[in-house]
Amino acid sequence: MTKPPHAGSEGAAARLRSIPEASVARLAVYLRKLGELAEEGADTVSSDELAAATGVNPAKLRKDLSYIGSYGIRGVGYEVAALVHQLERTLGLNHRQAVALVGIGNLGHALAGYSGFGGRGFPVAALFDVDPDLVGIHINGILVEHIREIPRVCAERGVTIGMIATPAQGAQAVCDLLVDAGVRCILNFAPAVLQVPDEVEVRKVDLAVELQILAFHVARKHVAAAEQTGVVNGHPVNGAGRLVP
Amino acid sequence: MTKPPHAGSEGAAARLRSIPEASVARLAVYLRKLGELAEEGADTVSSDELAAATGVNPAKLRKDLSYIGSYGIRGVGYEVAALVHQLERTLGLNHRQAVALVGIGNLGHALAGYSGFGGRGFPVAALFDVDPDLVGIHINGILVEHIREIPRVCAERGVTIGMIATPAQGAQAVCDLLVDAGVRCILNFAPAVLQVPDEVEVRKVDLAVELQILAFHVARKHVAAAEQTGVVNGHPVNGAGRLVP
DNA sequence: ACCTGTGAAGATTTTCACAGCA
DNA sequence: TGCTGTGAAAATCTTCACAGGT
Repeated sequence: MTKPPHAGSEGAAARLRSIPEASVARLAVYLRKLGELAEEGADTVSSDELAAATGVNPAKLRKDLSYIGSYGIRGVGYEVAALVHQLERTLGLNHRQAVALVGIGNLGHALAGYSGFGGRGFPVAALFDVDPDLVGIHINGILVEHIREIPRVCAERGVTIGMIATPAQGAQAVCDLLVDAGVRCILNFAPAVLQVPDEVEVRKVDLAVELQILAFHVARKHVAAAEQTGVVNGHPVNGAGRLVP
Repeated sequence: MTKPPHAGSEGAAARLRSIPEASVARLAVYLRKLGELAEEGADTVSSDELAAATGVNPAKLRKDLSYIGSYGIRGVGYEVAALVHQLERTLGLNHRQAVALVGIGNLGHALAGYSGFGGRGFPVAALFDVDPDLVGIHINGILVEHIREIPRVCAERGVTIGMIATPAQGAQAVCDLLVDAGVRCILNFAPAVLQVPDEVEVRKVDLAVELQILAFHVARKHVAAAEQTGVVNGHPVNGAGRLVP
């Protein structure tokens, strides 16, 4: 058994060390499906079943799971409850991760009320904005505070994850406040590139970019379809999809 | 000059054909920054400048741009206006892309009112839900209609992109309705894996998964920090980051 | 007989490094 | 000289295919 990127043999560090980034993203998806399977009373699941349910290649799934250890049973599959437990440990979900949300605009308001977070072990522990009309109100029972309170509040409530849902121009300043407050992981919804020290992890969710990627595919499909009909936007095309001069 | 994956030489199809998926995602990011630079009155920008502003390696940026053609000037950089134009063409932003949004819950409501879409060439042209309390109301001047109207409304308004923000259990049915209505590109916010025909493109935005990925990194940083101090959660660790037995 | 775990091959993406043009 | 465009190398990720348990 040659553990791939792992240097250590077992224990917390072996699980946490060098799991490919692409695999980590999928582990979270497997975990959700396994939760559903557990509710339905399934005891075991095979890699083929779980792969089909999550839209992943079965070999890829097995390799992903192999990074966290060998918890499968050959000839049978994976024990659902045990695998859920291991995935939760690996993803750090056995610790509570308090989240601070900065920017209570349109999107921020929705995020503050999104039940998918608290129910999944990510309680929104603090809300911040600069707008005097917002500071002081409660959303879902949580007080909106001024961003100048970020250092104190984040320290008091043990915030480990920050979410930024401000307009682009305020995002960097908010990010700096969070980093100064000791937050090392940030989910950024603002359409801005954040500068952070090496030890801080930023993930970006950019809705406009997602739509533009889809728009590209709309255009591509349009040309692909045209290759069947021989016409793009009223212009004839040849078999290679080129506009005929 | 050996055009990499391209088979054709120039024209619409050459731009649209086989740009690596990873590059397409970044093109949208470059485009936004270029828009800002244009507003600031910049005429040209070098790959190093644009790369720094978007957090990308300069060589990668140049390769990305090379997929859409050679619009740079050696020794100078890229003409901002021309590059914006080419990127918009490539990403299909010269056509209007009407968006239908299904599921007007917490998140859906925020998406319906998100100004980042309409302002970027993605007008929300239709809203749908099943809740009788929602059907009939207007959000930002757009009527919420029952999902049974999806086929008629999407056809009438030329919807090319669908966004699904329903609970998980309703997502597949909504997806099927959209696909039947001719929608070929879908942005899925529901925590469910959608089954679609090959010709339909689905992108998934999963907020809970994003947080779980960050949680993994919180845990990893925690161990990394412990290797400095020699302690994890009060347990001593050795130099390899393993818990000492 | 069945299904996991994983070497090895293949595909894709990133990065380097430099030729070549303005 | 300065910066683009791009082969080639390196790194990463995916898929195949089968050895090896149960």
